[in-house]
Amino acid sequence: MNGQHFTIKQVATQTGLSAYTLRYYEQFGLIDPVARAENGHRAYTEDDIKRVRFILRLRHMGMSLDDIVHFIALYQRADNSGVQERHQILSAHREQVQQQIDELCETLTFIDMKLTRYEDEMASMGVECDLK
Amino acid sequence: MNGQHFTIKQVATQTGLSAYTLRYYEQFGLIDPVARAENGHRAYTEDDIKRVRFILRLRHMGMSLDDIVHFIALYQRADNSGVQERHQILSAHREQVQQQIDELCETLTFIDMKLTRYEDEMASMGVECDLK
DNA sequence: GCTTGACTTCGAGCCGACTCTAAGTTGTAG
DNA sequence: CTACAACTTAGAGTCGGCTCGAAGTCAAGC
Repeated sequence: MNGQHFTIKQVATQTGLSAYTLRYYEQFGLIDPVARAENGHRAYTEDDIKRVRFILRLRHMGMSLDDIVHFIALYQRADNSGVQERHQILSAHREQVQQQIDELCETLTFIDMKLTRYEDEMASMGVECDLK
Repeated sequence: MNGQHFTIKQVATQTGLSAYTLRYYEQFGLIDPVARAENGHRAYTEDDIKRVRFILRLRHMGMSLDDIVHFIALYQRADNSGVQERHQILSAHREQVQQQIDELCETLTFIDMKLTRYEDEMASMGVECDLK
């Protein structure tokens, strides 16, 4: 309906990605080949930009480019078969994220132990100084 | 005191690192040059192994090799000056870890929203099937 | 004497996700 | 006519952290 087109630079500015990255994503298969203007320059549609934003959301939640390609392919399916698999993928991904969180929390506890120790050391050094 | 020595393979097995990685760490400056047997093979001491384990703990909490080099250098200092800086580095690192956790938690919430939506979709499709 | 195996070195290759270079085309302004 | 900017392409380079290959040394076993 809305026939507006955008240059790669405009899309870059809008999405925060570099023009390099946009071409890279296209070549990688994340974005369908973008239509061209008469001069051969890429002319992005609103839909292309939506796609980019969607990719960014998946990236932001730590999904790899390969996985995103797969995930998007499931959206391409007209039938209902994609939904279940998307649910599967996403809940597998959820597991991973949860695991990372757990590990980082352990790390945090460990760091805090260390920090407390250093604080004690520094404090006792202070005492020694007082006594001297 | 305890003059026992270990081959690179033994250390690899003990620490879970590969022999490649152990050489790499040494070349990187994480481990002081390891003493050699008459045949030129590395002969690790208990202290070397302790060092490796220490590195592993820092690695495990997500510290980069460069940062670990720096951090260990502070332990090398005989005077008290290292403690404070170690505390600084560690609390800076703590910040980073905390931030990662926060981001991942947001991600988790986002994923859960998506999952719920997919479940709804699947459920409504089920209903449609029932009605058919 | 010869093979086997564990080591040594140096340098190259790999992974993911970009990031950039070089050379070429096109369109506009002075 | 020329300069410049914005794009195009294919392919190379970067980063961190390994991982491996090739060629050489050395001690033990048959």
